[in-house]
Amino acid sequence: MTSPVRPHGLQRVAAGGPGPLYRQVKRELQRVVESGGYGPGDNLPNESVIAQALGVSIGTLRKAVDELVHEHVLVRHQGKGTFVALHTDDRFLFQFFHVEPREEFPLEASLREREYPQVDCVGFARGRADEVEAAVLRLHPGDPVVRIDNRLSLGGRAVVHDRLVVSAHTFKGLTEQRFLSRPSTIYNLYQTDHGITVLRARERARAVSAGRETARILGVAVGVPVLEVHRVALTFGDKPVEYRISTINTAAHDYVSLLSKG
Amino acid sequence: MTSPVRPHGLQRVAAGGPGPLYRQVKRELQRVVESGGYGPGDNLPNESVIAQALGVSIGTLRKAVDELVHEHVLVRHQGKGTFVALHTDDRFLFQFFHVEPREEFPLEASLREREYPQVDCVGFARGRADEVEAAVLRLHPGDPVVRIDNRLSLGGRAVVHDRLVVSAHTFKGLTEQRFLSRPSTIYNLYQTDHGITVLRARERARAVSAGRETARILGVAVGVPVLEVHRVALTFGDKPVEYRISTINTAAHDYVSLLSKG
DNA sequence: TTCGATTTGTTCGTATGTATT
DNA sequence: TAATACATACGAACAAATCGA
Repeated sequence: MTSPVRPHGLQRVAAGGPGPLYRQVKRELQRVVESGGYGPGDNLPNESVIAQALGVSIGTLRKAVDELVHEHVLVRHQGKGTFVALHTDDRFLFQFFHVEPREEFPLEASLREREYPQVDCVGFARGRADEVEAAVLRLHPGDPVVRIDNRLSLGGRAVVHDRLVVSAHTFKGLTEQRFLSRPSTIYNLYQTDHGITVLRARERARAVSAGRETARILGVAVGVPVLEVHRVALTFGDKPVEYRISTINTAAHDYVSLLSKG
Repeated sequence: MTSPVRPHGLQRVAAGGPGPLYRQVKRELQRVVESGGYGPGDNLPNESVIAQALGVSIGTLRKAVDELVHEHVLVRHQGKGTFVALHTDDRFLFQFFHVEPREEFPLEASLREREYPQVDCVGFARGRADEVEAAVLRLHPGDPVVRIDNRLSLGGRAVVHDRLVVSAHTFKGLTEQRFLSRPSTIYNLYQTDHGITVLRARERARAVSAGRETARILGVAVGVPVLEVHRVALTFGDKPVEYRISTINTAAHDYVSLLSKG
């Protein structure tokens, strides 16, 4: 008669808590994932075990998991189990990369094969956050940051200049060597090496004239109109983890997005 | 012993159809809405009536409705009923309008109060589709179209020049008078006057130099970098219904988007 | 290859809670 | 207050996918 062990710190949810029961279950699951009880790629216990550990019915648990699957926090595979999402598949590779060659007829954009960009690191430096960077990343001015400059090429031509800024504290151990030898995408590196899962991003775009630095990196003339995209990548709780300024040569490429579902 | 009337042509779904039962239910509901059996704003029969008419359990019906709610095709209100979505609320007013004043610290974008743009129609003309317009709207070159030019102002300053192109056939009866006297948004006019519900939009953005026409309308110098956004608005089945080219003066405003959930 | 155990996916039904009219 | 309609919660039974013996 041993009382069953609660897998990885799953806490039984109270009946009279705030909001519907399935929301509490969702929060509890999210808490366990965020706190590292289960990391990216881990297989969660099966549904009946979780439901029992939390003291809810399996239907209630499923409703909570449904929402987390929708938010890409969890992934379910019939016959295999439920897993903490790993952002390595193609769907995620391009989730935050939306530059495509220009087309004569702008409709069939999503039908074409998307090209993988070639990424060349052209700068890796440690420094201290300025006012804007600190505000964006919720740091204090002067806090240590890492700044990384990348040139992205499509079809052999430089199209994008990325300037990444991250907190050196959050990304402890991030070296140029580690960065250059990453096996997959940058966001995947964040996840595997630093336990940071990027769930969403907020962007602001504007048209500007290319400055000298940009002109040099992208191989365009100074003053040419280029697209500047300021992106803040967010993890759980909308916590900002990366500030990225992308400068895009839109002479032959477009910045693409699909709007839907509020 | 009268056999119960099937509300507005709801067809009983077959048991052995393709895919899960709730998908068939979803398709059937979508069919009825698209075919006009229930128009925007209409109250559907209650869940048990629909479930019975379709010959499925109420849980299966709810799962189908869940997805349609998520896609903004239907809206549920506890205690009131389930309705065909009307795109009049604030959430939709701005769903496809993403220009905001520039901020010093780009993080807290979504927290601020969003401003309603002032829309001035500066052109309304009938014509014939060119090759690009025809390809985008899935028409034939030469088919009749309506082209509308609008100037959008924020804080009293012209910020956006919109060029809209729609099929004159799809939007039969669209006159300058009707367009100018619309009570709400343009997409709401499409819905109420022409039964067209815009569900999604596809966009491509690029930086260009302002031409004479743009410079005149936006009050900027010729050659200034401006943001050009090509948008295709889509209805059911990803059918294109509007082609819009927005030219945005990003000197003091940004084009904003939030990326997430694949 | 086959079979069985495991795990999620689907469908059903019922009871109760909550918002609206 | 009563009736109506959606929301939540529970649980059972079977289907389908996966994996290893």
